[in-house]
Amino acid sequence: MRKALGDSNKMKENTRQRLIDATYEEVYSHGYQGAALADILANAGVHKGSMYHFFANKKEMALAAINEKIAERFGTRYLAIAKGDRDYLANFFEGLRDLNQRDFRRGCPVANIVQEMSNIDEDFNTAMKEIYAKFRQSVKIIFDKAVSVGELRSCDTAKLALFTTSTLEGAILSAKASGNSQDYLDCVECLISYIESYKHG
Amino acid sequence: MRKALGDSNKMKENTRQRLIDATYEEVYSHGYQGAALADILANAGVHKGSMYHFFANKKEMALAAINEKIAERFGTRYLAIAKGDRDYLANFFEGLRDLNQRDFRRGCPVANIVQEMSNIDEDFNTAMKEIYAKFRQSVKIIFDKAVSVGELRSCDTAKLALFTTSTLEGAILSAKASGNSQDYLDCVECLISYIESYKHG
DNA sequence: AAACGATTTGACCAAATAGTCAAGAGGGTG
DNA sequence: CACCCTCTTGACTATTTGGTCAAATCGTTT
Repeated sequence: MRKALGDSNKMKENTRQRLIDATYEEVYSHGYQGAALADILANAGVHKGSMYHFFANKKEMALAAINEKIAERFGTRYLAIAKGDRDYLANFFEGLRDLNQRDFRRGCPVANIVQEMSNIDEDFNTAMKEIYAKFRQSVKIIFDKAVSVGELRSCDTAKLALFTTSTLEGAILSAKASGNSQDYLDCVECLISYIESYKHG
Repeated sequence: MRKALGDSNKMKENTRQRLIDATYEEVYSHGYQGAALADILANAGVHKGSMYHFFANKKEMALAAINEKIAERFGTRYLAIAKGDRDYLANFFEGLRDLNQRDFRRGCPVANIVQEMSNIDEDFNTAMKEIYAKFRQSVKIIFDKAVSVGELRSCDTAKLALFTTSTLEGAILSAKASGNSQDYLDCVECLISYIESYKHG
């Protein structure tokens, strides 16, 4: 029966998805090395043997979680702006200023894993390099669009995107270090005024 | 005998210092959670019981290492510039551009620990908050001096220092993520041009 | 030289860790 | 109904982890 098959697949996907979600949360909160498999399983409500049916080991599961959850996140957040047909900069700035999109206690999921794992494990290094490059690329696309509609003057948007993403990551870090989200906002305003210096031309 | 007493203290300090050094290196390379006590002891050439004579536990030793080694580092690097009597900005920029002062593979020791530990452990959170605040403060002092000798126009140096340190941390992160130190240099040039926009006035 | 405190040694321990596995449940298909 | 494949269960293991401790060592003081 089609319906029964569908349910079966849904259950399977459900278990796998619960593992992915719980792994992402645990890694985001405690880092990869600090993530306890037992806690992930408890939070997902999945038994150990079941987990090893879906993933070869902790590392593979974590990499899957990172790729799927972060790709999902960035896919919606930044690409949506580039999909529009104007107000690229304004929409981008609005997103930067929106504190609801940020969790300063835990910081940026990407930055956390880059800092912890890039120099420790080659597979993590590769994965994070890709994700971070995609982040920069999607910001560059926003700037390119902004140039194309005259919101920015023609400039090296790749470098501008690099500077923007770097500063953004630094701003989140500062707020995490100080425990003060105002630090993030102050940085963002400086960043925006820098970007706006490319407006007229 | 004075001499013998001196030697004894030196030996004691030697053991403790070797532990501090090895702990700092291990934590810098693998993070706190990834730092294996056994490796630290092996690298320091110190036995376990001996270590527990000097430190209550792994955490206390790591906190001591972080405080002593990073305080030492920042004490020399940034305070030295403020101690001079001119060319504050030029000296600061020169330091930023000097790649020899950076290890992009491992990133910034401060940022690494903030990212890993600030939301996990209250003692680490407190320690890193202090260190990061000192970092910002020492950069602010450089800018204040620059204002006082007319290298910068009068402005909110606290915010400028916040933006500068944040962007710097973000630049180091970007280079760590991409494995390309040029990314750091590009960010630094953007940052410098931003700071220089406060020159005339 | 005896006594003392500070340091070192290395064996030992309990807890936690990731990972294994054999047995079974459950639904889909012949 | 019996077979099969996917998925689940939970006990088990091997290893590593941070931490303990009693005995020995060493220099200093009396």
